[in-house]
Amino acid sequence: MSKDSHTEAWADRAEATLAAAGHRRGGARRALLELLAEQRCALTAAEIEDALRERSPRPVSRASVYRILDELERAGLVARVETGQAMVRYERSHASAGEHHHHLVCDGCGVVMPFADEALERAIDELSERVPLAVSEHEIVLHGACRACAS
Amino acid sequence: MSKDSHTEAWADRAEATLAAAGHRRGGARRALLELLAEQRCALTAAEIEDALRERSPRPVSRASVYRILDELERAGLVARVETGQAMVRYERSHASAGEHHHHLVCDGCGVVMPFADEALERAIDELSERVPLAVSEHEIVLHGACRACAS
DNA sequence: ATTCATGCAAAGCCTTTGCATTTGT
DNA sequence: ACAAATGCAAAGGCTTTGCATGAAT
Repeated sequence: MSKDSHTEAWADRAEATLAAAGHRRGGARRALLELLAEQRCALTAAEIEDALRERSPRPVSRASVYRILDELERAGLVARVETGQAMVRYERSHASAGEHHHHLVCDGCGVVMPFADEALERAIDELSERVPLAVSEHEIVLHGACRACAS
Repeated sequence: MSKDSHTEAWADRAEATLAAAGHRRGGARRALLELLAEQRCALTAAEIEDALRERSPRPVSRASVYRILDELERAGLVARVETGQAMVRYERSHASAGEHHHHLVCDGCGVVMPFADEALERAIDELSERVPLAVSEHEIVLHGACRACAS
């Protein structure tokens, strides 16, 4: 299965989920879904707006970017990622994308990279049992210097 | 050692650190340091401003709250905590407080609680070696429902 | 006496909302 | 036709900055 069909599959499923929830299909949302489908890591609202302006014949307004992201987030299709940078980031939710990862943030240049670690997930699962909270989500961010910034 | 002397010790050390860096001692910063010294978990800027208004004969202005927090953060005495809520939170940095913890956030009522787990820290330390980033910090947030909100 | 710390008010920036228009069903 | 989706512009809310005043060394 090619990368394109795999990512488009996510966009299709997301749109279908929303349609089932009584939403109509719109061009702005479709463009945003396809953009998110291609990403391997989280984007800010501004990055999304810029990317859509470059690729789309008719760009998506800022208000729609935020409204659509909010809608997708409430539907559990998109997750908000807090990296400690100025702006919030957004990416396909782990549940909807069938993938689970966390984030590395370079405090020098601001680049954000995904990573996954099974031992870490095990530790999270185990401690989740012993904590005074019915845990539903977890977010882990590692800060430091990327290779380019460290040298 | 009583809790008061322990927490005041942190405020004293923090002030001394800043003095050594060429800063003068001011009433607003002293009040903010003493407030942070007493906390067992992170506060928002608004919570800090309110707390200082209640206790202090002369409250601390909002601008000073933000300026002082920024100054303390750059000095490594205070750490910013992102809980996925509307506002950023601040607390004594782990390095300066000689303590290390992470956060549980109830998505129902917004309460924030600290927790610590050794196995989790081990997992973080180990994976930090294998990741394309010279890791200096990490932040972990567990979301879910607290006991009151779950029932 | 200097120079930093602080307060007040205004400005900034990201995000959200109101309203009119376009588009999907 | 009706209601949702979208664009534009204005409003909101948290945070930062400019400038004048007060305090520390």
